[in-house]
Amino acid sequence: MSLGVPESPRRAQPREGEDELLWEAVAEPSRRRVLDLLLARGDATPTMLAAELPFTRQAVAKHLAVLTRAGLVEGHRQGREVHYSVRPERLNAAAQAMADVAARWDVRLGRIKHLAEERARAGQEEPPGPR
Amino acid sequence: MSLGVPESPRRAQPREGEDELLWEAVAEPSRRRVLDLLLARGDATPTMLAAELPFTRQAVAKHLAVLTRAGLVEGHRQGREVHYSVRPERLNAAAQAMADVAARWDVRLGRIKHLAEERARAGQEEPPGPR
DNA sequence: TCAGTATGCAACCATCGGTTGCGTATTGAT
DNA sequence: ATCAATACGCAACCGATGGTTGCATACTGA
Repeated sequence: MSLGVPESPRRAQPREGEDELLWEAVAEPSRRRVLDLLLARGDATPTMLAAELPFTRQAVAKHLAVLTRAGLVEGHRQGREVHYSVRPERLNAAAQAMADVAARWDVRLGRIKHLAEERARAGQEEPPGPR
Repeated sequence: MSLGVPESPRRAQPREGEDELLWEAVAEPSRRRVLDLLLARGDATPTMLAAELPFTRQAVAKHLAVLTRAGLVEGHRQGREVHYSVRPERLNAAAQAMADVAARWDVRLGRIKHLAEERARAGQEEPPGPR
Protein backbone atom coordinates (compact mmCIF):
# COMPACT_ATOMS: atom_id res chain seq x y z
CA MET A 1 0.00 0.00 0.00
CA SER A 2 2.87 2.32 -0.78
CA LEU A 3 3.90 4.92 1.83
CA GLY A 4 7.61 4.58 0.96
CA VAL A 5 10.20 7.32 0.92
CA PRO A 6 8.66 10.71 -0.10
CA GLU A 7 10.31 10.30 -3.51
CA SER A 8 12.96 13.00 -3.44
CA PRO A 9 11.80 16.45 -2.31
CA ARG A 10 14.29 18.35 -4.48
CA ARG A 11 12.69 21.04 -6.56
CA ALA A 12 13.78 21.95 -10.06
CA GLN A 13 15.80 25.15 -10.04
CA PRO A 14 15.78 27.68 -12.91
CA ARG A 15 19.51 27.50 -13.65
CA GLU A 16 19.86 29.74 -16.69
CA GLY A 17 23.45 29.56 -17.86
CA GLU A 18 24.72 32.28 -20.19
CA ASP A 19 24.39 30.47 -23.48
CA GLU A 20 21.52 28.35 -22.25
CA LEU A 21 19.72 31.58 -22.95
CA LEU A 22 21.06 31.58 -26.45
CA TRP A 23 19.91 28.05 -27.01
CA GLU A 24 16.42 28.44 -25.72
CA ALA A 25 16.04 31.56 -27.82
CA VAL A 26 16.96 29.81 -31.02
CA ALA A 27 15.43 26.42 -30.24
CA GLU A 28 11.88 27.72 -30.53
CA PRO A 29 10.59 27.20 -34.10
CA SER A 30 8.53 30.36 -34.37
CA ARG A 31 11.41 32.37 -33.05
CA ARG A 32 13.61 30.85 -35.69
CA ARG A 33 11.14 31.95 -38.32
CA VAL A 34 11.14 35.50 -37.01
CA LEU A 35 14.89 35.52 -36.87
CA ASP A 36 15.11 34.06 -40.34
CA LEU A 37 12.76 36.58 -41.88
CA LEU A 38 14.52 39.41 -40.12
CA LEU A 39 17.81 38.12 -41.43
CA ALA A 40 16.39 38.06 -44.95
CA ARG A 41 14.98 41.58 -44.72
CA GLY A 42 18.10 42.85 -43.01
CA ASP A 43 16.06 45.41 -41.13
CA ALA A 44 12.41 45.42 -40.20
CA THR A 45 9.79 46.55 -37.72
CA PRO A 46 7.58 44.17 -35.73
CA THR A 47 4.58 45.10 -37.85
CA MET A 48 6.39 44.39 -41.08
CA LEU A 49 7.50 41.00 -39.82
CA ALA A 50 4.06 40.14 -38.49
CA ALA A 51 2.64 40.96 -41.91
CA GLU A 52 4.51 37.98 -43.38
CA LEU A 53 4.16 35.58 -40.48
CA PRO A 54 1.29 33.41 -39.31
CA PHE A 55 0.92 35.15 -35.96
CA THR A 56 0.15 38.55 -34.55
CA ARG A 57 2.38 41.55 -34.11
CA GLN A 58 2.22 41.00 -30.37
CA ALA A 59 3.60 37.52 -30.67
CA VAL A 60 6.36 38.80 -32.92
CA ALA A 61 7.08 41.55 -30.42
CA LYS A 62 7.45 39.01 -27.62
CA HIS A 63 9.79 36.92 -29.71
CA LEU A 64 11.85 39.96 -30.54
CA ALA A 65 12.01 40.68 -26.84
CA VAL A 66 13.38 37.22 -26.12
CA LEU A 67 15.82 37.46 -28.99
CA THR A 68 16.95 40.84 -27.73
CA ARG A 69 17.49 39.47 -24.24
CA ALA A 70 19.60 36.75 -25.80
CA GLY A 71 21.54 39.41 -27.65
CA LEU A 72 20.71 37.94 -31.03
CA VAL A 73 18.95 41.03 -32.23
CA GLU A 74 18.77 44.72 -31.51
CA GLY A 75 16.22 47.39 -32.19
CA HIS A 76 16.56 51.14 -32.59
CA ARG A 77 13.63 53.48 -32.27
CA GLN A 78 13.08 55.71 -35.22
CA GLY A 79 10.17 58.01 -34.74
CA ARG A 80 7.08 55.98 -34.17
CA GLU A 81 8.56 52.70 -35.35
CA VAL A 82 11.30 50.43 -34.02
CA HIS A 83 13.73 48.92 -36.48
CA TYR A 84 15.25 45.59 -35.60
CA SER A 85 18.30 43.94 -37.08
CA VAL A 86 20.29 40.78 -36.46
CA ARG A 87 23.65 40.78 -34.75
CA PRO A 88 25.66 38.40 -36.92
CA GLU A 89 28.37 37.48 -34.42
CA ARG A 90 25.78 36.44 -31.87
CA LEU A 91 23.74 34.54 -34.40
CA ASN A 92 26.92 32.83 -35.39
CA ALA A 93 27.47 31.87 -31.77
CA ALA A 94 23.96 30.44 -31.64
CA ALA A 95 24.51 28.37 -34.76
CA GLN A 96 27.74 27.19 -33.23
CA ALA A 97 25.91 26.18 -30.08
CA MET A 98 23.47 24.08 -32.06
CA ALA A 99 26.22 22.52 -34.08
CA ASP A 100 28.04 21.70 -30.85
CA VAL A 101 25.10 19.92 -29.34
CA ALA A 102 24.58 17.97 -32.53
CA ALA A 103 28.25 17.07 -32.68
CA ARG A 104 28.24 15.94 -29.07
CA TRP A 105 25.40 13.54 -29.80
CA ASP A 106 27.36 12.22 -32.70
CA VAL A 107 30.38 11.52 -30.54
CA ARG A 108 28.41 9.77 -27.82
CA LEU A 109 26.57 7.74 -30.37
CA GLY A 110 29.81 6.77 -32.02
CA ARG A 111 31.21 5.70 -28.69
CA ILE A 112 28.37 3.43 -27.77
CA LYS A 113 28.24 2.05 -31.27
CA HIS A 114 31.92 1.21 -30.93
CA LEU A 115 31.31 -0.42 -27.57
CA ALA A 116 28.45 -2.44 -28.97
CA GLU A 117 30.59 -3.79 -31.76
CA GLU A 118 33.38 -4.67 -29.41
CA ARG A 119 30.99 -6.41 -27.09
CA ALA A 120 29.52 -8.30 -30.00
CA ARG A 121 32.91 -9.50 -31.11
CA ALA A 122 33.86 -10.49 -27.58
CA GLY A 123 30.55 -12.30 -27.22
CA GLN A 124 31.43 -14.54 -30.13
CA GLU A 125 34.70 -15.61 -28.54
CA GLU A 126 33.72 -16.11 -24.93
CA PRO A 127 30.46 -16.18 -22.89
CA PRO A 128 29.22 -12.84 -21.37
CA GLY A 129 31.75 -11.50 -18.87
CA PRO A 130 30.93 -10.05 -15.43
CA ARG A 131 28.11 -7.46 -15.43
CA MET B 1 -7.70 56.85 -30.15
CA SER B 2 -6.83 53.82 -32.18
CA LEU B 3 -9.72 51.71 -33.54
CA GLY B 4 -7.77 50.71 -36.66
CA VAL B 5 -7.99 47.42 -38.50
CA PRO B 6 -8.53 44.45 -36.10
CA GLU B 7 -4.87 43.52 -36.59
CA SER B 8 -5.09 40.26 -38.53
CA PRO B 9 -7.54 37.67 -37.19
CA ARG B 10 -5.50 34.68 -38.37
CA ARG B 11 -4.93 32.10 -35.70
CA ALA B 12 -1.78 30.05 -35.28
CA GLN B 13 -2.29 26.47 -36.42
CA PRO B 14 -0.61 23.47 -34.73
CA ARG B 15 1.17 22.10 -37.84
CA GLU B 16 3.14 19.12 -36.48
CA GLY B 17 5.25 17.66 -39.27
CA GLU B 18 6.84 14.23 -38.87
CA ASP B 19 10.30 15.24 -37.77
CA GLU B 20 9.03 18.42 -36.17
CA LEU B 21 8.18 15.90 -33.49
CA LEU B 22 11.77 14.76 -33.42
CA TRP B 23 13.02 18.28 -33.06
CA GLU B 24 10.71 19.34 -30.29
CA ALA B 25 11.60 16.17 -28.42
CA VAL B 26 15.29 16.87 -28.52
CA ALA B 27 15.12 20.66 -28.25
CA GLU B 28 14.00 20.55 -24.64
CA PRO B 29 17.05 20.78 -22.33
CA SER B 30 15.78 18.49 -19.59
CA ARG B 31 14.83 15.94 -22.15
CA ARG B 32 18.31 16.12 -23.57
CA ARG B 33 19.70 15.41 -20.12
CA VAL B 34 17.48 12.38 -19.71
CA LEU B 35 18.39 11.15 -23.13
CA ASP B 36 22.04 11.75 -22.45
CA LEU B 37 22.05 9.92 -19.18
CA LEU B 38 20.13 7.06 -20.67
CA LEU B 39 22.62 6.90 -23.48
CA ALA B 40 25.46 6.75 -20.99
CA ARG B 41 23.82 4.02 -18.92
CA GLY B 42 22.78 2.14 -22.00
CA ASP B 43 19.74 0.80 -20.21
CA ALA B 44 17.87 2.19 -17.25
CA THR B 45 14.53 2.49 -15.50
CA PRO B 46 12.79 5.81 -14.80
CA THR B 47 13.62 5.54 -11.12
CA MET B 48 17.28 4.98 -11.77
CA LEU B 49 17.41 7.97 -14.06
CA ALA B 50 15.49 10.17 -11.66
CA ALA B 51 17.99 9.25 -8.95
CA GLU B 52 20.70 11.09 -10.86
CA LEU B 53 18.65 13.97 -12.18
CA PRO B 54 17.40 17.17 -10.56
CA PHE B 55 13.73 16.32 -10.98
CA THR B 56 11.23 13.72 -9.95
CA ARG B 57 10.60 10.29 -11.34
CA GLN B 58 7.28 11.54 -12.68
CA ALA B 59 8.96 14.23 -14.71
CA VAL B 60 11.42 11.71 -16.06
CA ALA B 61 8.55 9.41 -16.91
CA LYS B 62 6.81 12.16 -18.88
CA HIS B 63 9.99 12.91 -20.76
CA LEU B 64 10.46 9.27 -21.57
CA ALA B 65 6.90 9.25 -22.86
CA VAL B 66 7.65 12.15 -25.21
CA LEU B 67 10.89 10.56 -26.31
CA THR B 68 9.06 7.31 -26.95
CA ARG B 69 6.42 9.08 -29.01
CA ALA B 70 9.24 10.58 -31.04
CA GLY B 71 10.69 7.13 -31.46
CA LEU B 72 13.98 8.10 -29.88
CA VAL B 73 13.68 5.61 -27.09
CA GLU B 74 11.90 2.40 -26.27
CA GLY B 75 11.04 0.62 -23.05
CA HIS B 76 10.40 -3.02 -22.29
CA ARG B 77 8.62 -4.14 -19.19
CA GLN B 78 10.54 -6.57 -17.09
CA GLY B 79 8.60 -7.67 -14.07
CA ARG B 80 7.81 -4.66 -11.99
CA GLU B 81 10.23 -2.34 -13.72
CA VAL B 82 10.43 -0.88 -17.21
CA HIS B 83 13.81 -0.76 -18.89
CA TYR B 84 14.40 1.98 -21.42
CA SER B 85 17.09 2.19 -24.05
CA VAL B 86 18.00 4.58 -26.85
CA ARG B 87 17.36 3.80 -30.49
CA PRO B 88 20.62 4.87 -32.13
CA GLU B 89 19.35 5.32 -35.69
CA ARG B 90 16.62 7.65 -34.54
CA LEU B 91 18.92 9.58 -32.26
CA ASN B 92 21.25 9.88 -35.16
CA ALA B 93 18.43 11.34 -37.22
CA ALA B 94 17.76 13.87 -34.48
CA ALA B 95 21.40 14.91 -34.35
CA GLN B 96 21.30 15.23 -38.11
CA ALA B 97 18.26 17.47 -37.87
CA MET B 98 20.04 19.77 -35.43
CA ALA B 99 23.15 19.84 -37.53
CA ASP B 100 21.02 20.73 -40.53
CA VAL B 101 19.39 23.67 -38.85
CA ALA B 102 22.73 24.91 -37.64
CA ALA B 103 24.22 24.54 -41.09
CA ARG B 104 21.36 26.44 -42.64
CA TRP B 105 22.01 29.38 -40.34
CA ASP B 106 25.60 29.26 -41.34
CA VAL B 107 24.73 29.50 -45.00
CA ARG B 108 22.34 32.38 -44.55
CA LEU B 109 24.81 34.20 -42.39
CA GLY B 110 27.51 33.65 -44.94
CA ARG B 111 25.26 35.03 -47.65
CA ILE B 112 24.45 38.24 -45.88
CA LYS B 113 28.03 38.67 -44.83
CA HIS B 114 29.03 38.35 -48.45
CA LEU B 115 26.42 40.89 -49.47
CA ALA B 116 27.58 43.31 -46.82
CA GLU B 117 31.16 43.12 -48.02
CA GLU B 118 30.13 43.65 -51.59
CA ARG B 119 28.03 46.60 -50.65
CA ALA B 120 30.91 48.03 -48.68
CA ARG B 121 33.29 47.72 -51.59
CA ALA B 122 30.77 49.28 -53.96
CA GLY B 123 30.23 52.10 -51.50
CA GLN B 124 33.90 53.04 -51.66
CA GLU B 125 33.83 53.39 -55.42
CA GLU B 126 30.63 55.30 -55.98
CA PRO B 127 28.09 57.19 -53.84
CA PRO B 128 25.10 55.21 -52.50
CA GLY B 129 22.98 53.97 -55.39
CA PRO B 130 19.17 54.06 -55.54
CA ARG B 131 17.64 52.75 -52.32
C1' DT C 1 1.62 -13.14 3.89
C1' DC C 2 3.12 -8.66 3.89
C1' DA C 3 6.50 -4.83 3.84
C1' DG C 4 8.96 -2.73 0.27
C1' DT C 5 9.74 -0.99 -4.23
C1' DA C 6 8.55 0.43 -9.33
C1' DT C 7 5.02 2.25 -11.93
C1' DG C 8 0.77 4.60 -13.15
C1' DC C 9 -2.84 8.11 -12.77
C1' DA C 10 -4.87 12.58 -11.61
C1' DA C 11 -4.95 17.12 -9.91
C1' DC C 12 -2.57 21.11 -9.47
C1' DC C 13 0.89 25.16 -10.37
C1' DA C 14 3.96 28.20 -13.16
C1' DT C 15 5.67 29.40 -17.50
C1' DC C 16 5.22 30.27 -22.23
C1' DG C 17 3.48 30.90 -26.98
C1' DG C 18 -0.31 33.03 -28.64
C1' DT C 19 -4.47 35.99 -28.70
C1' DT C 20 -7.64 40.11 -27.80
C1' DG C 21 -8.57 44.70 -26.11
C1' DC C 22 -7.24 49.06 -25.14
C1' DG C 23 -4.13 53.11 -24.35
C1' DT C 24 -0.46 56.29 -25.99
C1' DA C 25 2.70 58.56 -29.20
C1' DT C 26 4.09 59.94 -33.81
C1' DT C 27 2.73 61.11 -38.61
C1' DG C 28 0.82 63.50 -42.20
C1' DA C 29 -2.69 65.39 -44.68
C1' DT C 30 -6.34 68.71 -44.58
C1' DA D 1 -3.54 73.44 -35.77
C1' DT D 2 -6.34 69.40 -35.88
C1' DC D 3 -7.37 64.85 -36.25
C1' DA D 4 -7.60 60.26 -38.38
C1' DA D 5 -4.36 56.77 -39.19
C1' DT D 6 -0.56 54.14 -37.85
C1' DA D 7 3.15 51.87 -34.70
C1' DC D 8 3.94 50.46 -30.59
C1' DG D 9 3.31 49.04 -25.39
C1' DC D 10 0.67 46.98 -21.62
C1' DA D 11 -2.44 43.76 -19.34
C1' DA D 12 -5.57 40.03 -19.10
C1' DC D 13 -6.67 35.82 -20.68
C1' DC D 14 -6.24 30.85 -22.90
C1' DG D 15 -4.18 26.23 -23.88
C1' DA D 16 -0.10 23.29 -23.86
C1' DT D 17 3.61 21.76 -21.25
C1' DG D 18 7.41 21.01 -17.64
C1' DG D 19 7.20 20.12 -13.07
C1' DT D 20 5.29 18.83 -8.57
C1' DT D 21 2.42 16.17 -4.95
C1' DG D 22 -0.67 12.48 -3.47
C1' DC D 23 -2.42 8.23 -3.89
C1' DA D 24 -3.43 3.57 -6.01
C1' DT D 25 -1.84 -0.58 -8.07
C1' DA D 26 1.36 -4.39 -9.18
C1' DC D 27 5.51 -7.09 -8.64
C1' DT D 28 9.27 -8.97 -5.37
C1' DG D 29 11.23 -11.40 -1.74
C1' DA D 30 12.02 -12.82 2.94
